[in-house]
Amino acid sequence: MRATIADIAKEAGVSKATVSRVLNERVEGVGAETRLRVKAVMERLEFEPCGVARGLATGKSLSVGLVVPDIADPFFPLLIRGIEDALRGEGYGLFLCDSGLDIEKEKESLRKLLEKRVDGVILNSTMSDCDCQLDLLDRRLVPYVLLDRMIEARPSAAGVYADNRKGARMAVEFLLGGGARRPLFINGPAELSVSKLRGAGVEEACRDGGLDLAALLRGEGDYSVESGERAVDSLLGSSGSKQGASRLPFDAVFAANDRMAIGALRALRRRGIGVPKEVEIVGFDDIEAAHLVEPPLTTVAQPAFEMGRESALLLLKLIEGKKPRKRAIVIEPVLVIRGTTRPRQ
Amino acid sequence: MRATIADIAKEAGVSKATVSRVLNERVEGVGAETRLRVKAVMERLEFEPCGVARGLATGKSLSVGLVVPDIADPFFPLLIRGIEDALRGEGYGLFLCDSGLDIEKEKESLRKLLEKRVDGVILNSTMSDCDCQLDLLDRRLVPYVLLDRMIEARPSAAGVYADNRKGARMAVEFLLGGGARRPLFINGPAELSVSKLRGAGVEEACRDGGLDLAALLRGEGDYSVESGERAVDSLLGSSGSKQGASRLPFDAVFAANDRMAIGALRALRRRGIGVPKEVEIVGFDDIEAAHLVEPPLTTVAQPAFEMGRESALLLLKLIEGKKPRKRAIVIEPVLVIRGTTRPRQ
DNA sequence: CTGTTAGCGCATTCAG
DNA sequence: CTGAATGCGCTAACAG
Repeated sequence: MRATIADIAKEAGVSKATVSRVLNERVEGVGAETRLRVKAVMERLEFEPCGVARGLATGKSLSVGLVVPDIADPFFPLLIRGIEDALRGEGYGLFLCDSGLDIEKEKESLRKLLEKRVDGVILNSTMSDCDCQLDLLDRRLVPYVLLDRMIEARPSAAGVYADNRKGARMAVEFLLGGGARRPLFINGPAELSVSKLRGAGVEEACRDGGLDLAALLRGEGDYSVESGERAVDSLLGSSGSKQGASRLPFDAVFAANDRMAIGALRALRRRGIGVPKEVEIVGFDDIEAAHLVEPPLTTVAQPAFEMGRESALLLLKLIEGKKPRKRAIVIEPVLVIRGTTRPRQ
Repeated sequence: MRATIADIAKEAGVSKATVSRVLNERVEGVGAETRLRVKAVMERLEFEPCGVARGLATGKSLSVGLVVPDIADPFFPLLIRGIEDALRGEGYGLFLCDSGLDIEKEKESLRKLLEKRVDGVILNSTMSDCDCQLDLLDRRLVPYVLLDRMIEARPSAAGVYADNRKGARMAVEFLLGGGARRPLFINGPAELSVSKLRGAGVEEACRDGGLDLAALLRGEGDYSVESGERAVDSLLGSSGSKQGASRLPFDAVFAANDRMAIGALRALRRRGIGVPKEVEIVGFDDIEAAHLVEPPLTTVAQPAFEMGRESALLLLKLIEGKKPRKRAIVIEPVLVIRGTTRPRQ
């Protein structure tokens, strides 16, 4: 059987309390020689403290929960690495839940995390226009931080986001700066906060660029490559044939993530439409595949690792009961210019 | 404060034992009317059982640990989805650790999981030629299953693997069948079991194909796109210029994963070498990017979701103390033919 | 500096 | 069918 502090105590001829003290590295309260003896016994008996028992006694589990909509989306793994990076140093463990883009599963995941008594939760919610998920957390007074997507009904919730409005704005400004007059904007699911913010950024850029907003072409996808392809197909007709370039209803595409942008790229190339010659494309995220496609994708890079890391650091502060200076951290995206846009000047 | 079974008991006018019985859905041992009353109180007080306390009392935490080498590698997220899928139904939670390709971090992760008292571990180890990780697990008698990579010193350990030898064989046979005579094999890190098995498969296919093994070109990478690129660059000289096709030292490339295959593809195209016209390429894994590159990558597909799922199901059996029929599950890979190889017949 | 005494929230005998 | 008692492994006052 695994050794317990009782075993250690008996073997070392001290009380459990003393063992507990050396276990927790309490500087005061135990003599140097005793400490050494206890440590030796621990070593010999291969003692390994029981996190469960500690959790029950202290009321903290040293673990946090993370809920993401779809871990297969290449944007998320980097977030996770950032989170892990910040957590590892503090000795926290990470409970991972994938909600599969389903708000019911998301709530179920949160309930499970609550039962596990995680000390806090990082939530990348699949739904921005409902706060029923947060009700669960609030009711239990469990600290949480939103990641990547906000919950509109809770503007004051702690969170870490990219500046989506600005990122979208940068993308479209760049396209207009290259001469585009009829951009197509393929947004993500309308309910998501990121979609609304990116939409706002797009409109801003159009207005500033002197474009008629009513004429702005719009499509919507679900962040998959296929949905990006469909968005273009539905505009050009499903025939694979090329139309005269002058007949194209758009001369540039901005997609709300790289996968859809790549889908658009594929649909265009399938028709023999030149990218970036006839149509320029800009994506969002900067996933690995972005520089692997041909031509490599110009995109608005989100610093995913950093976002994950910041969210974990923020959560740890909340767990410790500190009031962080900023409950909302906004991270600046960066436009990465590659091959789906023409060289400027 | 959160309600405990003591609160429920008092409120319902019963004992804690009775509350515990209804909580655990014990059919016998509690009257229908009492049960209803207790349930009503639980509802009203928003009772939520404490997993930590239950864990301490029962000795099981209803959670399993997973250690992967690098969650940013697109092969792993699908494994995780499979694992989650199998676990969710059984009410288990998943502790995730990323070892960052570092065996020391891997061991540290395992220790952390042991402290958390996970009921079992799924290990995708970063090192096949050492079993020090498993010593940790064995010493504590914690059930575990290896995933994707075996540990050579423990041939009888439970595990779920793709048939790597066969997959590699299929790939090379296909290349030779297309007329290749001077294949280049870019393997992964030499220490990994998967590398050795794939190497064996490659050699088998070469032998059967009447090729001189000594003439087989070999490269080694670390599974990154860049390392695949380097492998080709070092063979062709770092100059970006094209050599005469007849001067190429190889006429086909088989890479041990898709990312390196894509790297090779890039290096080739950068030189203006035709793929698949002058050189054919086959990868391994079938990650999403495989069908996004140009031309789309022919590859040996590993059913990652299924592998993850099977590993979790196997682990659950071990946790329940059952002796599963097969402690090692081998899953068949499938050759997916796309554009980096020429049409056959 | 060290030991004693109580819990933490729940499951599990064993009685009744 | 139900309740009282005990313990899981550890921490945390409180005394010496």
